[in-house]
Amino acid sequence: MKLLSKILYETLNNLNYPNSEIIIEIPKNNNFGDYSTNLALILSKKIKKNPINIAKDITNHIQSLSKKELKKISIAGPGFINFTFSDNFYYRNLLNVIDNPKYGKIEQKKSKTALVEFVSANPTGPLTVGHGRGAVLGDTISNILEWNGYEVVREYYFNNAGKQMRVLGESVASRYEQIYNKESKFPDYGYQGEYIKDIAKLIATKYNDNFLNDDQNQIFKKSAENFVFQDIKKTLKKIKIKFDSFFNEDDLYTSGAIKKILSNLKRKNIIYEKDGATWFNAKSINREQDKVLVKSSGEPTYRLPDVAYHKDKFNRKFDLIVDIFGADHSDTYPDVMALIKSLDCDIDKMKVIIHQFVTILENGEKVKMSTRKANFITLEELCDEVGEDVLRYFFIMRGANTHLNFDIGLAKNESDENPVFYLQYAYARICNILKKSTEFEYRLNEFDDLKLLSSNVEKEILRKIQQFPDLITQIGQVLEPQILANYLQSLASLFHKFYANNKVISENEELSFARLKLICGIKIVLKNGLDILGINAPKKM
RNA sequence: GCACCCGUGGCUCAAUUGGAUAGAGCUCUGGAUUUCGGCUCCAGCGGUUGCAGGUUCGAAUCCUGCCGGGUGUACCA
Repeated sequence: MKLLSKILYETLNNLNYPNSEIIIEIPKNNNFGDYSTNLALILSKKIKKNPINIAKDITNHIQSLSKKELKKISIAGPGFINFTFSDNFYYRNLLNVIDNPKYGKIEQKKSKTALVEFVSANPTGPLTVGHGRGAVLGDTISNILEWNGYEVVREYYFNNAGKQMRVLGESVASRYEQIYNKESKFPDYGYQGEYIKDIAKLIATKYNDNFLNDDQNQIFKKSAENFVFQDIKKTLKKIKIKFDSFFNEDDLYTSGAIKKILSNLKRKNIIYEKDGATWFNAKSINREQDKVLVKSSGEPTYRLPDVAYHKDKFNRKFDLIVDIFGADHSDTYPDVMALIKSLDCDIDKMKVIIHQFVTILENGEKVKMSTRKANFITLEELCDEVGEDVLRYFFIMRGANTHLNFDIGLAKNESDENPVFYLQYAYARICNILKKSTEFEYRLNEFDDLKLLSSNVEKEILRKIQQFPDLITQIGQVLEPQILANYLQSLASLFHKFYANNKVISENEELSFARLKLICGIKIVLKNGLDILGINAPKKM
């Protein structure tokens, strides 16, 4: 709430109160006004003065400014200051929304840049439901950053050289041999999914039995990688995710970045040699255990390229770096952060978002999953089952840090229990009314007096709409999309409530125009919110 | 064992990141609607926020200790 914080800052200045961070909130109870601040309570701690007296000083001063936007200021409870804005203020805001289809988007002259890394699954198999949560979170957070004036690079980091990929190649080779009835031992930890057989078949149709006695041939691994990556990209496309960049871990070796990191770490004295391996002295910075960076075999562990990769991100000079990981990484990223920091990177620029795992519920039963054993539901299957809108919404409607139950039955339910349909239905309804009103449209500009929007619901809607830009800013800072989902639900609910009790188009022309403007405003906000979530806003359902 | 995350009405979750009387939806009970889409709306039932302490004007939120669930804990990625 820029207007209010400006007024408050001025007031602090004029009254010679110490500068303080100003926190403006929307009270839960709307008897307390449109906005409130605990400023007096915070100041009272700092200057040891009764908060009520401070609040009185502040309100007296603001009243003396006689701002026409403010209707009412009051002091409540232990020293909260509550503000109510004039109806006119909200009417003007609505007119502004209608003129500005990108209402809520922050346009910056000089845009900041952000890198968001997500999914980053190695090409060993189809994306799972767990990847899906990270994928949708990452894409939605990217959208939110774009709405906050960032230029965003969506990046996918992968490794096609490790042990897992070797096992993948061996699994394919074995299936290939089985096609020709050759005695073939399937690797102990091999990938058992059907897609391995599909890849083997592809090789067989293309090259026949050319590689039958050559199970070490790179063709197996290469084909598998291509096949799986195609599949992953296809799935991502289905859920409307597009990456700007794919970063191959291998490049860090060929470019010499790994070696450079190692020598820098050595110079900083934070690694040491023991038993032929290179260790990170993690205990010295209060981590649980020292960790191996280079094995005695000379092969680095995954931590080292991770550090090199993040160093590379910092070298690319982004203003903000966001990592999105599943809970299985929660133990490893602090090491990477610590190492990065020791290499003089400003880790305040980096935000790590850890999401908990997804539990799929079908008929109330948990579905257990493992990629290697292949008894999983793939992300693509889930998407085909419930549709991309529902899929995306379900993955972000809960905070990343909670364990998510994905109830397939509920997701497929096209009724009131399903929050996606509730939202889209509100949008479709508005579009339908606007369609009916086309004969009014060309005269819409004749009326810009909105004073007939005077009922409680209408005013609540006006306030809700006014809050949208602040909401975008807030989410841009905390990076928690479920806040937007909740907001849209409550806006949709207000609209449905309004709709049930009021006719938009009636004989009263002036009222009709005012209400048409109101629903135009709702429509724009719903559309923008849905766009950020990557969900369709259908005109018809 | 240790580390991280979670615990909120019967169920699934919110709670503006420390704010005022803890809110929604589902279920259940009872109502509305010849209307611009009945995929909608209204009312009621339902709570000692896992338990016990502590911090302060103020705690679901922060600290400590238990209890219960999840994840991780390799010279695997």
